[in-house]
Amino acid sequence: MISTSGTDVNSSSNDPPKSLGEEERVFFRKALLKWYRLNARDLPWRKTRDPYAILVSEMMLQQTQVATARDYYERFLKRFPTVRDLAAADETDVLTAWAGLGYYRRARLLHAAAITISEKHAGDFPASLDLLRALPGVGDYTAGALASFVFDTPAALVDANVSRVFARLHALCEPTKTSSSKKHLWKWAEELLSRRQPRLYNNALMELGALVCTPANPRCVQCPVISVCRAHASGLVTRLPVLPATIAPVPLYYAGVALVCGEKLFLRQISEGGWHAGMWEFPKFSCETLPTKPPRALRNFVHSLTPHYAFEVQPHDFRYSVTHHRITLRMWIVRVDPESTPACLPEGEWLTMQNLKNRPLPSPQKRIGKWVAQHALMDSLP
DNA sequence: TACGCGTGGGA
DNA sequence: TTCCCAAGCGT
Repeated sequence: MISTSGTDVNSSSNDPPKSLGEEERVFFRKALLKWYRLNARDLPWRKTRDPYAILVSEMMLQQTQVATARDYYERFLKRFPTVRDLAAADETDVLTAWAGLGYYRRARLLHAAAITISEKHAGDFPASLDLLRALPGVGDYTAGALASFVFDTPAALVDANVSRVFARLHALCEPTKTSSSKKHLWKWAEELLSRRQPRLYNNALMELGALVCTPANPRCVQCPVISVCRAHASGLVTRLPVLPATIAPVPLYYAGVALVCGEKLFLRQISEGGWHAGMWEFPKFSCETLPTKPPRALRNFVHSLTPHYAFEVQPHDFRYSVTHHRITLRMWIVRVDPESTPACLPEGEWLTMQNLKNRPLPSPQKRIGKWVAQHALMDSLP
């Protein structure tokens, strides 16, 4: 089911969007940089020129908001202070440090990039745009960000902020994700880039998108470049950028079980190929609809571990999303008799809450862990 | 090329 | 409550 968001911006003239003139460009750079000097946020990755720290921040910030990434950034660098520390780390430890941030492939790619830098570049950060672009997890945006933020070389970049600012600035009346739009956006990014201060300029451009030229309720009154904004001139600001059709969410249901044996909980590692591959979870089973009682597969699973157990009557629901899937996971607590020495399936382990901290758990599973600790491990909490 | 991949904050 | 969408990348 496809639904379109927003009404069409009727560009009856199919003229391609035009670049700013030279005078406008000069003004744009100057006004933007002046605004940034007065309004820049104090962000931890802006205080350093350590290439490795900036790489970590850029990987974390891919599709992730500043407020979310901030704490992870500090913790990650404490855990893996240098590129060699990260290169030498176990993937499980890297994933554990990343757990909760989402898009876990990024963690593996960052790990791979650290190994590449350590082994192929002898620990020295590659300085050319091409070599940066060749690092695992580094695409066009991140290569431009690293080149300009680390080395202050005049490399253009386009991210969601820049796309939005430029779509409005140039009154781009087609979705920013089309290949035609991307071409325009990168061309504009090259044309407008400050060759003198690429680092400051790129930061400023993204900051404008984050603080002023926001997706909803843009603060045009505060905008330093409103005088050259074509969307503002044509009253199109709230209708740009044009968003692509959105995919309707698909509901999914699972029944899960928190097996409690003394102070230990049964968790299993998620198999490769699907969501959260390689991370850990409480066993769960796919259902057609939201189950009102523990489904057979779940009961059989519990019984395969031990015949000495008892279901707690009241389940608890956890809701979360993975891309366009809306998931409801109904969790039952099952107490296992500690005297019965339950089995341990090859893909799972009985873990204490302390053990659990050293395993990578996706966010919903962390929430479940807290819930179980509160409801079923009261006696064993410190 | 279009799609899949997580999560949390704000409206 | 629900929806939107964010410092994208790899395949």
